[in-house]
Amino acid sequence: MTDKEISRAVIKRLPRYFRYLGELKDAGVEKISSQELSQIMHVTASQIRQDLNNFGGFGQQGYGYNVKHLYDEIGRILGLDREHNLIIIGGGNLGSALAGYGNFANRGFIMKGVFDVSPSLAGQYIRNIPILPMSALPEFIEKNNIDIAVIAIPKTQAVAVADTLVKCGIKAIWNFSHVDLEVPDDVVVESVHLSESLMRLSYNLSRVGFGEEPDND
Amino acid sequence: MTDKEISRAVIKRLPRYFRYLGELKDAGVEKISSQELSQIMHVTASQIRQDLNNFGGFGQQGYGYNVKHLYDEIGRILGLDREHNLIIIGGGNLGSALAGYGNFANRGFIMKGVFDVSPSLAGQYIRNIPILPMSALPEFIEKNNIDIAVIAIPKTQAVAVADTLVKCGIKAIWNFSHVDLEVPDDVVVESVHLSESLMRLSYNLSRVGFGEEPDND
DNA sequence: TAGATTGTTAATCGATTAACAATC
DNA sequence: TAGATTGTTAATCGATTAACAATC
Repeated sequence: MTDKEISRAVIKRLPRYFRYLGELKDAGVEKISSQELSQIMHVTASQIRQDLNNFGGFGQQGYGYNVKHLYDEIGRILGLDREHNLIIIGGGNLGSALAGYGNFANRGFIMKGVFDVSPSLAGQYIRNIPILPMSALPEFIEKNNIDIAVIAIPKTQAVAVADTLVKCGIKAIWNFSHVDLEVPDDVVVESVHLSESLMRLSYNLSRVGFGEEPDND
Repeated sequence: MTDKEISRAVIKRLPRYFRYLGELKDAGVEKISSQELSQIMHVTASQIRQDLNNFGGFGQQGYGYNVKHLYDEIGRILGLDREHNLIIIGGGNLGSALAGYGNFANRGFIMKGVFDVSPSLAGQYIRNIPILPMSALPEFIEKNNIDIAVIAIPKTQAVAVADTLVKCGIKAIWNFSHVDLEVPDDVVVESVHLSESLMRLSYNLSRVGFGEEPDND
């Protein structure tokens, strides 16, 4: 099955559906209509039905959607039905925070190793995760079946490291450095630009109270 | 001046313009045309001109844009022409990482204090930033002219803490917990949902190589 | 069956791109 | 002045919402 082109806007919303459905499931809710879900999530019922129908008919007329089933389906669509092995480049504050964050492991994202340019860190551990020297990178990626590399180093080094990662066969980069990485077509990059997020907050803060609802997200 | 309604899409792009203009400025570039900038940033020149014109005519026909001037103007629009005082709720891995991250201070975002429910942390410091007990929150916000509160605690506590923050007069929340906070109209929330970002990466990773360029960002 | 709610088509709205007159 | 490039209007494209026939 070659999926029809799914719009970026829809994909952006999928994880949020997944989160709400997970909460409903945990709360013991068995079925939900697009109307009910729309009220909880503050979106239109029409959008929910349109979004879900990109991937197939998960609902049933006159009934609604089975929460557990829909949750599982969206999880599958998001690739959460299998485990991903990750490495983190950068053993600083942010790298350590990401390495130690348990929620990722719950969803099948397994942190396998942290790599740092500083030799002084090598040999240490962050919550059972070994810190290794950059020289060990290529072999480690191959041996541990690494899917995703997290870049948590300053932008000055990020571009060169991304090139190295691509050469090592990495197909997905979760980028926390303040630079837009240029990679081949078959490599995926998802960037988290924290300072840009903070600037948007600053913008909205300075505008609020002038009759412009800031459209929180 | 009551600014005309600026679309959310435009605001989202502003920090990225700011980043590129900062780099051009640091590289000593004096002027740039929308055409040149469009090639560097991989967007259309038309979009750049449309976006900038939401805020006024920053360019000059036949010449282009003065880099330094445009950088300053966008900085002003984003509210970066003044300092913001921040507190962080949560002294865990992520809270500590954000507290210790120097780049925010460079842009005028000053971390004033970290608050944690665990009394054992109180009295300690993260890079000169004191860790304080939650009981000290209301007075600290008032005395230190706090603008922005960062929520870096699990979602189970986040909702209650957000309510407390609002009661203390906080007008901007940078939310890292996995929950959508409901706040009054005059309070701004910017959420960084890390696990949703990672799920999008996972989605794109599982789709790549099927002829669908993953539209990196 | 009657009522409810989906899946899906059509209408609307908004955002992006193209085009070009204004002007430096 | 001639050339370049903006500011801005008009055209296109895509995404959201509304409507309703299909169907459980």
